[in-house]
Amino acid sequence: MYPESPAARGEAAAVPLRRRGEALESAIFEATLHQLTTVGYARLTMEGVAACAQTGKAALYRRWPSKEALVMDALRACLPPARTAPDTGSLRGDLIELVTRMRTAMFSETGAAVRAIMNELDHQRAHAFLEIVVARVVEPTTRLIAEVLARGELRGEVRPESVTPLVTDVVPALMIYRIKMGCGVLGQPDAEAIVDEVLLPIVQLP
Amino acid sequence: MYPESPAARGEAAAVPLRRRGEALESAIFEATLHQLTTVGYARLTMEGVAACAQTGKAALYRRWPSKEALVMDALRACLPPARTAPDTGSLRGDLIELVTRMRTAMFSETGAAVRAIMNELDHQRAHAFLEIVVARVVEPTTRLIAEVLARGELRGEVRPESVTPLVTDVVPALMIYRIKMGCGVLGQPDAEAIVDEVLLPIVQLP
DNA sequence: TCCGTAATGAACGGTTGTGTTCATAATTTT
DNA sequence: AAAATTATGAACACAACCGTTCATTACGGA
Repeated sequence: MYPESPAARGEAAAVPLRRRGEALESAIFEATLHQLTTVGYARLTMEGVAACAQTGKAALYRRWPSKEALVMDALRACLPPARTAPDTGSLRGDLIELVTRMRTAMFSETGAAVRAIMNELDHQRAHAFLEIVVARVVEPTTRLIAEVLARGELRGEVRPESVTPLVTDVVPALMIYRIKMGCGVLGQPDAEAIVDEVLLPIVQLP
Repeated sequence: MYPESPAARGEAAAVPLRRRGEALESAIFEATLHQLTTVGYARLTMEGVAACAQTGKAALYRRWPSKEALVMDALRACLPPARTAPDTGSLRGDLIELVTRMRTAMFSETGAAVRAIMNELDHQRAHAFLEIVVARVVEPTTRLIAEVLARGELRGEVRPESVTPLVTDVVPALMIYRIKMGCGVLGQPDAEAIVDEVLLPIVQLP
């Protein structure tokens, strides 16, 4: 059915026909993120997730009482842990490394699912996700940017009063906007352009 | 029913009980924008728009074959015409006036509906709206910003190589992001902060 | 091997929404 | 005034989905 048959894999050991426990939950979480990305939270259905995970609705309802609970657990399980700020020796180097990482994260499957959720935060039905998005995505991002800028300040490269909440929002905002406007991967500015055209002019000492 | 009765308005002239033609279409467009804002495009239904406009589905289907066609016509009808760039005599003044206007537009009913559509451009079902959003919202905005910056350049206030497509995207991107993150009206940066903290440092000559 | 547990696929009653049709009534045009 | 047009509200068959239940089967552990 879903795992390959023993014959197909050429293995002597018996391979289970059914997933159970954590293996099934992983598949369900993966299907959940995929559905978030393709149809959004508004149109995500338990039936759709079950079909995508190649299981039955009953297996979902045994674990989660609602679509919201399922999506919340899927996000919790798949969001990456906090990262440390890069330290390349120069402000520009740090910023380019950081923006490159942000870019990679945004184009990952988890990143795409998070963007889908963020698109719906304006609506009542997705409001419950604001907290997790802020705590696990927005604030860690802001913190990393602020950390890099603080180190740059110690090196005498950053204008102290330039680091405001507005400024630390600029890069994620810009990247999300460009993705949304349909620029695609090829149309995305590279990390160097973002740093050199936007961020450095704002923060660096003349 | 929906228009007030003659007695309620104290008028001698007979007031129609039913809206027809353009009056009905205006009501339907208004209901459409309202539904976009409250439930989003994904969950907008013909039935919901009809109920909100206090009319019947048949009146909608007589005019529009689908939800997409209705929403497209509603946007076309309600998007404001192009504006001219402000000219206050200084770069900073122009930018503040422009950002103030953008802010007003974003918090208008039409603006909220456009933001709702923009949130869904990542998804296949709303992809048809990319063109109108770019042509009637994004490009006019970008053009105004570029115009103000060009005038600033003539005045010797703007660093010529600073005006890039990335830079002209910064302000709308930032405003949309802040709204989405639930800052609400009170948490929005005022136009002066956006101009002084973000845009001017990028573009102005030292 | 046996037993308890969990997965599977199907079915169910109920709700919501689609696109259509229709009888009636309101309104405009002739 | 009569005819034509359009709005209104209701109803319809169908599809999709919800949340639940169930019989059967697979699987892990004792």
